[in-house]
Amino acid sequence: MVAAGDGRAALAVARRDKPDLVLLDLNLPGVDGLEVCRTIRKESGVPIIMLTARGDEGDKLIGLELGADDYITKPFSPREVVARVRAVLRRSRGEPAQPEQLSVGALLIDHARHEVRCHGTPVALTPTEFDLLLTLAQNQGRVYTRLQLLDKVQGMAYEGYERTVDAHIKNLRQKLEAVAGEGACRIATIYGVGYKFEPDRNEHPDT
Amino acid sequence: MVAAGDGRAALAVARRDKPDLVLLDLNLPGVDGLEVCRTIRKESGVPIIMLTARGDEGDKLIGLELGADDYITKPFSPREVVARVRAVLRRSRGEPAQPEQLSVGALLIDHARHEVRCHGTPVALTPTEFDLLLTLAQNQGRVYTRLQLLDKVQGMAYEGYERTVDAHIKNLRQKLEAVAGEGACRIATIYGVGYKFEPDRNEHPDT
DNA sequence: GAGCAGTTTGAAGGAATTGTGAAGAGGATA
DNA sequence: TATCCTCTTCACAATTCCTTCAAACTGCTC
Repeated sequence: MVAAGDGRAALAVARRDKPDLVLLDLNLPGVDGLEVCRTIRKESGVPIIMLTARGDEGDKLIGLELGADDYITKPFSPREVVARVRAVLRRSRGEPAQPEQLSVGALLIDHARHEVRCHGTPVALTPTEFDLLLTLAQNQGRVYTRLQLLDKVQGMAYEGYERTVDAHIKNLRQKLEAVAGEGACRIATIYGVGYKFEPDRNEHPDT
Repeated sequence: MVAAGDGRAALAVARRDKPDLVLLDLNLPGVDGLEVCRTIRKESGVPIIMLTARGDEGDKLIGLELGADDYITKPFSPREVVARVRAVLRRSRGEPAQPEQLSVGALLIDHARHEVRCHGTPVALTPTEFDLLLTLAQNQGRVYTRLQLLDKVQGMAYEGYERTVDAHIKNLRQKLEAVAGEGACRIATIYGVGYKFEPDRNEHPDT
């Protein structure tokens, strides 16, 4: 593990040490944090987690668009940082492009059968809902903006009402909770950003 | 896939492209077909299927002795060719041979007899309907798109009206329900995706 | 707590997909 | 050749799904 005090140093270190993951503070002095993010992403596929002061909503959005894998808002607990890092690393390492089956929590998403089960009970989903759930679940913990989700589900260059996603998310939550029980749906709303699939809450105490 | 107009060309192509399978017409101009067969077999273990005019029993014997893997007599239907090619490829890849009979629920699909029974009652199906049912039933629960089904049934990259499948599925359902009773047909529609054979309820969903 | 921005929700029209019956083309059979 | 059977295609009906909107609600900042 290495640390860099400003943007320029961070870039140099990233280039030299080829880290497994980059924890990027957006308030770095010197080069702008977003610029660092963009540059690193241009040069490698290393996972990036952004740290940002509360309220930099714009930065969050831009950061995610630039390819950051997750972001954490100050103030954050060390525990939370560790959990996020773990999740991102796990994601970046394994998992072939599209496993036949994806098992997350009580959910079992079977791509070949185009079927979703919760605790073994089948949940009837529409094509869009299925794709949405698959996208979110494949990258637990990762936040997707509405546009990203639209792209994933509708296929690129979609030009439509961004809020359409909301409607699908609503239906998805409704259907899942009808089977799994109230509050069992782990699709979380990230205010001002988008949606994400809540990872297992083994670690998530103080904030 | 490549084609060659005469024996000499066939040999050249076979050497260069290392095909997965050779369909060899014995009536090729130029080099004698049997000679081509012998030469190819000497040089590689690629599966060979021979096509021949009716009645050349002598050729048939010689061909098989020379190492041809199968033998098809003219006139033949595209369907038959596809089926034989599939069988030979499957064999050459070491996949298990297809079971003679497939029993799913009340259905008994007899591959050898090309016959389907429901609760013991024979169901008269057309070749296409039979292939469709077989394909779906062989992989219970798995969803097939219309294109996949067309490929499986018609062979090759079929370019036609995708919804032809719908018509066959309709007829298939009709015939099966006429025997098994209303709602007994387990061919399910997956909206926006395709069709699948509904697995038994008491079976485990995993595969 | 007020004000603002973002989100949830229910309803409804429109779009897309599938079911169905019928007609024609082509091939096999007698 | 006449007839039968099968496959394909088409048009329209039936069904399901998607998008959009407005109103109610929630979270965030000051």
